[in-house]
Amino acid sequence: MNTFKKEERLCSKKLIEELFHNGSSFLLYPLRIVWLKNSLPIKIPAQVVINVSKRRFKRAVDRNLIKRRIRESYRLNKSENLYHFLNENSTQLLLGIHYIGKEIATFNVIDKKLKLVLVKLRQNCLTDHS
RNA sequence: AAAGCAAGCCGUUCUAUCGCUGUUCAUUCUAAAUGGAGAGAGGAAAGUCCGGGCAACAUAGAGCAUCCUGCUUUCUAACGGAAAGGAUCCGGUUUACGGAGACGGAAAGUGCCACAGAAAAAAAACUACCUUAUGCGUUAUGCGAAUAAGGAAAAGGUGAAAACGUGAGGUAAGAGCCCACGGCUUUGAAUGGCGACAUUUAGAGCGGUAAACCCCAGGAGUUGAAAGACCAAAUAGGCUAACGCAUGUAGGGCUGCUCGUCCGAAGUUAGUGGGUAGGUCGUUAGAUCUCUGCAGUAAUGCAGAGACUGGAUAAAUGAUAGAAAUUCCGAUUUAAUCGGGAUACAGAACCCGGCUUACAGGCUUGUUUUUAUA
Repeated sequence: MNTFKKEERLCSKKLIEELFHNGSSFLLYPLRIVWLKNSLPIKIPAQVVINVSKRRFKRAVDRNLIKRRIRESYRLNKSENLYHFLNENSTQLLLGIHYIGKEIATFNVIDKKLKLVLVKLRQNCLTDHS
């Protein structure tokens, strides 16, 4: 159901480079999203990479905590809010999520924001398509 | 009992739902998927400060430079770590005992010693002191002050430190100049100790600073798992063979042109070396941990028995909800109840041994003080 397997994560160096060079982005505090339509080698609607900068959070524990919260929220929301839509339009996405807040947000805040992000992402995809 | 100090140990738990990374078993035709079972961060995983394993490269031998270490003995794979001891300094009831640390050499040489002070090191004379000379005052072979030359570190005050301290002698005044006692350094001898060193004795001597250069003794090849080993798609290009083309063709170079001469395809198929993305190994069973016995003051060693799958790689070990535990605050206040908080420091990245630093709260042992009781 709400799985989050390795195929759904963005691991390839090449694709990551392509995403950050050519992708378009928008800001929805405390998240910054980079996205790019692309054809993937496997049958997965989207691959995602989550990033928390070392400059903002010096301790590894804090970075891990934020990453885990974002990942968990993405895992719970993706199939309902994103995969369904992508499958209908038969597109594949590369997705980068940066955390740019200065303090560690609670799960509730992150979850709410990520839902808004996915909604906005769908709108952007549609306008880009047309 | 409370508080302080020191050492050692522990460092939240359970349930539900949804996930993540390995392992193993079963099922389906391999691939993969599904299901079951079981495992999954630390005392510091941190800082990356020492040491070692491991790996690659380098390497005749010796020396210089550079860097590191620096009381002794022992332990250890090794260490800048540890244990036991020695000397020094500090505290103390000056016995006992406790604490501290870059603890070789200042008698190889060079340098430096702020401010203050006369002077900070082969000495030096500001005040005061002593002698001599000069002229002056006074009744005066004396006394007094002045000037000049010399003596003198004894007195003054300065300083972190003032030429070893105290006393007696000595002298014009003085000085380890001489003597007695004492302190320290160093050399020789004797005794004790594996040794650092201690005690006794004889001689020589007497500012500090080596975290200044330096001297002495010992040590160090360089780079780190992004080390290194292996497999290897697609695309492009390389090589080989066959077909194809050719009595060496199309085409190109030399030339102003011709002749001549030199080079010589494209394409198709098959094979192949290197190598990129990517993947596998390295990579987790080890100087391992626990218990017992023996040896040793101890660090530690030896013997026996038992135990043990974290292994990620844009980087797993989680999220949410509820309950419990510990503790703090407030209220009602005998106990207890209710409400509200807090639960630290911190996340493996090849692996070990140390060191250092961070840390809510709790436990144990020792010790000191205070109070209460006997």
